[in-house]
Amino acid sequence: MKQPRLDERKAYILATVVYEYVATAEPVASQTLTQKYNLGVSSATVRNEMAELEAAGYLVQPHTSAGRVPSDAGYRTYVDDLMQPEALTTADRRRIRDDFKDASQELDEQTTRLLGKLSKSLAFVTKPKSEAQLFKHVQLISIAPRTGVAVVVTSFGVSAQSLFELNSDVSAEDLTRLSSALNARCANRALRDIGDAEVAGVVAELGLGDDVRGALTTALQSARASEVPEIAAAGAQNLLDQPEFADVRKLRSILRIVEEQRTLYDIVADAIVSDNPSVKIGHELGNEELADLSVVTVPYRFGPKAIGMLSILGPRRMPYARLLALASGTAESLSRRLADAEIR
Amino acid sequence: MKQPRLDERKAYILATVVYEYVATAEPVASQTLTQKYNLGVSSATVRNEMAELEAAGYLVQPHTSAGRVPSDAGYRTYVDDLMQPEALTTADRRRIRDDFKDASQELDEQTTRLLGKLSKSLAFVTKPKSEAQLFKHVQLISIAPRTGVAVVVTSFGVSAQSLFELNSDVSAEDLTRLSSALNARCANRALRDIGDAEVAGVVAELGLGDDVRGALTTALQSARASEVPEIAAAGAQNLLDQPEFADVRKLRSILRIVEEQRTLYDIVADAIVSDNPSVKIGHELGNEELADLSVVTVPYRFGPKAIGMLSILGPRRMPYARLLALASGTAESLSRRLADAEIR
DNA sequence: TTTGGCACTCCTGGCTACGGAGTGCTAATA
DNA sequence: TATTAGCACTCCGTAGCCAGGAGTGCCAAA
Repeated sequence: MKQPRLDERKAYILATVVYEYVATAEPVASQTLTQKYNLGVSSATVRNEMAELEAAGYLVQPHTSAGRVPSDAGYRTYVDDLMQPEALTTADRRRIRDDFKDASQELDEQTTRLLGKLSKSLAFVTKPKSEAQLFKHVQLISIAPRTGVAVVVTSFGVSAQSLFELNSDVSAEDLTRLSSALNARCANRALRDIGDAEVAGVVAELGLGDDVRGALTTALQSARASEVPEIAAAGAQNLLDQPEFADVRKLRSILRIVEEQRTLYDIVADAIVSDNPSVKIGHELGNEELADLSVVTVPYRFGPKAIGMLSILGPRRMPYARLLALASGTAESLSRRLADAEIR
Repeated sequence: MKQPRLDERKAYILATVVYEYVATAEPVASQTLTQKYNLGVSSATVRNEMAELEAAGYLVQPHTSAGRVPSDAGYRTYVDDLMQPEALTTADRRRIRDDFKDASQELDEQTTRLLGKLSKSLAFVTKPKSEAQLFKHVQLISIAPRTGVAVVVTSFGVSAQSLFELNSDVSAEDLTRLSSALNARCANRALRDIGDAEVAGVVAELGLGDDVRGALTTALQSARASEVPEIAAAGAQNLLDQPEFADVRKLRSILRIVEEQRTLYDIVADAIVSDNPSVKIGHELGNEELADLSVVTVPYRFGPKAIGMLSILGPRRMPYARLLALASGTAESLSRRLADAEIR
């Protein structure tokens, strides 16, 4: 902190500059402030104040004879100290409710699309972390001689299925007995805790072959999601409406990063640990290519535990309060929905 | 056809203009042609020929003192009559083979990403049409009292699973008997032919309740894909490298259309019917917003039947022969892969 | 039918001029 | 000491202009 605290007028001016710049995308002039917001002082006074805010690092001037624009630090204090939290509009609330009403297999993707539309920005959602899943049931289904399908059910629902082929004939009854034995032993344990040892034990107990064990192991492995969860994204075209993307090159780096996923995950990773809404502004994203963007991230839960994130990526000049409200509201609905659908 | 047939020299000039323009993105001048390709005539002669080609509708001039650019008709005759079919490069061939080596649940999405990368354009792939799927197996799995999961297996593999809850207790044995009965009656029939009547018959036979019937019906319904198959897309950011997208607005309409899916499907719909590779150029796409784009589409098969499409969308100025080779090669690998994975 | 030559058109980039927007500073004022 | 009116100054954006260049169309000759 360069300055322990902003006096009230400076704080108001900073907040107003952010507000106005978010609305217009034009550098904010001292006169604009005195005209549109009743400061009770002249534009000259505002100019002095703005010069001090710039010296303190909260504002920057694109060029000598231009108005002021918030810096990363300016946005940061706006978000932390100055802005009024917003509530969801009733229209948005209804929109979210309606969207969650019609169920779907791919809840995460549907949520991403919804958030993209509501925010008019690029939305992305991490799929549920596997650690939170409880193993519920496995079923080996014989489809044809020496061919079968393994289905794994977790507390989130069916989380994996895989085809397998065997080198020897195994009766449908044996497959059923194997399923039952594993279910009896492992039901309701954390999915991540069920390793090859459990499988091997059960298979050996029933005197079945290695190929059966392999099939089962593969099925459980694909049920445990990869360490970097998949990320669904939607709404990239919304960014094109923003003047900051008049230059195509900006967009290219973003699309590349979205396709890569890894960088996106790094951005939200610490928010999922802290289990709190997070706002990252410009350089805070730790990536030069994303330096004039911001990301709002809100966790969603399964029971008490945060298991994934809803994020909105847009120009740094974004309506933070509104987007936080949107993401929070959507995350809440998603969490409730997951809880309702839980397999107990 | 304005002209029954182009004489050899005109054809060569047209082909060269297309080739050169695809390579450079600059209008092609008469002198460029005489210098880079040995026509054996002077630039003045070429100018005369080009003027005639323009009068016949094969070329257009962006402005008076500029070189020539192919028109839709120019590209069309190039694609139909003039261009040399290309074979896959060994590098591309290896790339495709390697990519199909490591299996994946979402074969269609992986294929889309591969094609996007190879073509450096936007690739999209329609998911397999449901009509071609044969019903193989259904399994009702009891997970908890009054709760279960229904899994439907078709010749493509597991194609749907759905959670169900019952109002009355039904024993696990009854669920198994029900599964077996339906399997016995319907195995290897076309999925689309298995309607509510079959389900109702089997349920009644075993004396089970309406809620069981409902669960089963729902599961089968979600196995039958919707009439407009889902379309996976990848590689939009590749388009940004093309000079025709220096203007951001172009890109916006494309991204919107990709998100909508419906328009994309209309574009490939007739190709899937004719079961042949198809090239649509500019206005042939039937959409003003796409007028300076082209789409190359190739069907992929399951057995003898075309069940879906691989498409590449890019600027009209695209390397048609190369993209056709890429799409065909990828489609072939995908078809082979589907055949190998078939459940018989 | 082909071709060299040449005038003509249009695009492009660089240069200058100019009006407008907004600031910083100074000096006067409360 | 804080505020403010006034004014000079800086920089941007746009328009206009000019020169250079690219490429054509056409004519007349081979």
